[in-house]
Amino acid sequence: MSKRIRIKDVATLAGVSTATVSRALSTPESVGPATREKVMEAVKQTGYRINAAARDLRQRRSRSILILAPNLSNTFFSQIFAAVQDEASKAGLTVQISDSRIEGDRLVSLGHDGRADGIILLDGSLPAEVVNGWQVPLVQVSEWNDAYDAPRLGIDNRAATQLAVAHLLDLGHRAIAHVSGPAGNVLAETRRRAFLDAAAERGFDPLVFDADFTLAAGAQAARDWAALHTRPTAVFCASDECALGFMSQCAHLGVHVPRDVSVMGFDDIDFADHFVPSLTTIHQPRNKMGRAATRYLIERMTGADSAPSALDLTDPPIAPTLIERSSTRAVTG
Amino acid sequence: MSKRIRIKDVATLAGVSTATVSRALSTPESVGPATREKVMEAVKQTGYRINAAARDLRQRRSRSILILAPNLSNTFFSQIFAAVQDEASKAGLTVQISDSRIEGDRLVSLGHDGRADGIILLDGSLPAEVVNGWQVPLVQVSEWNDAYDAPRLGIDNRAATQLAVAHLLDLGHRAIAHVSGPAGNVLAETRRRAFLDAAAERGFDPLVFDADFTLAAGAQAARDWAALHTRPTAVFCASDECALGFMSQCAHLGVHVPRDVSVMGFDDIDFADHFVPSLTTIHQPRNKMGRAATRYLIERMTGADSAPSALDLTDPPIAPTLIERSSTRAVTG
DNA sequence: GAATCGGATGTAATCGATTTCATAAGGTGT
DNA sequence: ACACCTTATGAAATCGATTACATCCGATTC
Repeated sequence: MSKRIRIKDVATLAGVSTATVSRALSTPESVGPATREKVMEAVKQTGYRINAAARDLRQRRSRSILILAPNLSNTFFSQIFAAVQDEASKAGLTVQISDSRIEGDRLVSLGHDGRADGIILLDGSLPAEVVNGWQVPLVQVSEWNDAYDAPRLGIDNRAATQLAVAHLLDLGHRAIAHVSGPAGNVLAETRRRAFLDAAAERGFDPLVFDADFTLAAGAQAARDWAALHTRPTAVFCASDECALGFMSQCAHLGVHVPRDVSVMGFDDIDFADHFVPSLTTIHQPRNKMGRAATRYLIERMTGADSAPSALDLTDPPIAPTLIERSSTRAVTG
Repeated sequence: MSKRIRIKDVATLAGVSTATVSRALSTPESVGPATREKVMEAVKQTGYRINAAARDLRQRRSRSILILAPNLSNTFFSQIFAAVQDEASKAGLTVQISDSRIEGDRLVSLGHDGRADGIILLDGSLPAEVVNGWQVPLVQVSEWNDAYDAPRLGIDNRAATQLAVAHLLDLGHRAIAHVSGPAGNVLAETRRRAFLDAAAERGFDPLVFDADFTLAAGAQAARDWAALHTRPTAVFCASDECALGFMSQCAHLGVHVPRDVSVMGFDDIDFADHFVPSLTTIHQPRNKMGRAATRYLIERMTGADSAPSALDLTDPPIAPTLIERSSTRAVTG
């Protein structure tokens, strides 16, 4: 087995000093053409790779950013991962993804141990003292927490909810239910509150089913809904997964969507367009969000700390769009 | 802004040497109780966190494992991520997830730069010379490549395909189509080949639609299928996503599943059970696979290199299971 | 009471790169 | 031909931890 190759080995083989090898690799223009050639040849021959730990230590940075998400198996996040990865790669950065629901002490370390130069946070439910204690640039995406001292990027959930409600009202629905996300989740709370406020303002009859964002919870909500004496004619779910679970259960119960009930989701995940019936929902531009967050973070990481950001994330949040598909329809009769 | 705290600062505050601080943190039993107390107090006061780069450098290991997947936004992988994360956490390891479709040179570095002590590879299409050049323990999950010098963990795709075909034959189908995965993918090729072999052996009429594993490709296959003069009465798709796309398109075309056509998938993703109709498919125990791979890797990372593994991954692959749901039914007439 | 042992702690080497600073070589202007 | 500048390179310090080795001290043994 070949032992690990160090920069010294390359230097010896090329007949130069380690300083020169280092320069040939990181700033090729600063060494003579002949020397550069020799070094490159030696690198190729030995198969040398820079030891990241050593470089990170000396440079006090890691050239990598960390994504923290509460649930790695959630469909919603994966596209953001991909967008971030793509954008970061362009800037020569490595991306690490990690579960944010890890043991406290380990979580604290993440922002201190020098393994990441910046963090994209997709979880609004971490302890604020931990998050604010992190010593690296930070940006919140989708979920947020006002106690965090970090900019945020995401759609306007209140406006989105109003959009959804308006759509259902326009279709003539007057009794509308909301299948809520998990208590304590900022997205869920915001959407629920906006829903109830809209009911008050627009004068319709609200009803809320407590659930979380999952398929199973949506299915349960459908059973609860079906058991009602007078069923609301429309249901606005806090997530697409939940809405799909709801519709799935409806099929089992012999309830037709959208004839018997109109169903709306939130997120516009890939499956929304391919379900039967396809799901009317609120679109979240996850790709755009991921990219913008990454660019912002990179700017904060590399640029002078004082330089005002070209991307002002304190701007009003991204305007949501409603995608009308076939799971909603006008009330008949 | 408080500057970064180094071990030296803690040592000074506690009135001991850096060696003692280091020992108090990593092997508490090796320092006196009084000293330990002082050190812990100083750590708490300063908010000190070990610098990972420095430690990794000195110890020549990173206490972290890397997952490489070809597509971060793929539903199939996410549950494996979660399982690995969970299992690795128990062992005190950090998990990094990265896209395997990155620029070549960066890919080469992954196994050399000391950032990860082990790799879980979910991509069988990387250059063998790169993969085999990596200097860390490696395990393949789900996808594999015979040219890689690494053990593999996954279901028996050939047996799974035979299972699927047998199920459809049992239901009386005699003209069966296969919607294949992308060319070059080892899973796709294996399933396709097993399908064709089964057709030859069992004597039915095979037909193959070229696709990839996506929803969109499944939908396209459905259109192609519908355009046929004589339509196969059953369709075996190489992935669940693809099967769902197929069924979705069927609904648009006014084709009823399973009355007009039986559809099978592969993977048993969460949505399979909640689609309408729910999807008959091959179950892959992703959680179990992720955990087993992680345990194996940890063993190889920590144990003496020579010690024979308790988990023998060279064993025959995991036996697949068929989950019968409502997208398949006996041919009528 | 001397010899020996073991536990707690400190000193300094070490991991493998980058980077500062010094120096040598070569080119330019007067 | 001399002073001066530029460019290419090397020697050595540095990043911040861990750890091999040395040392000190009190306890145990004979």
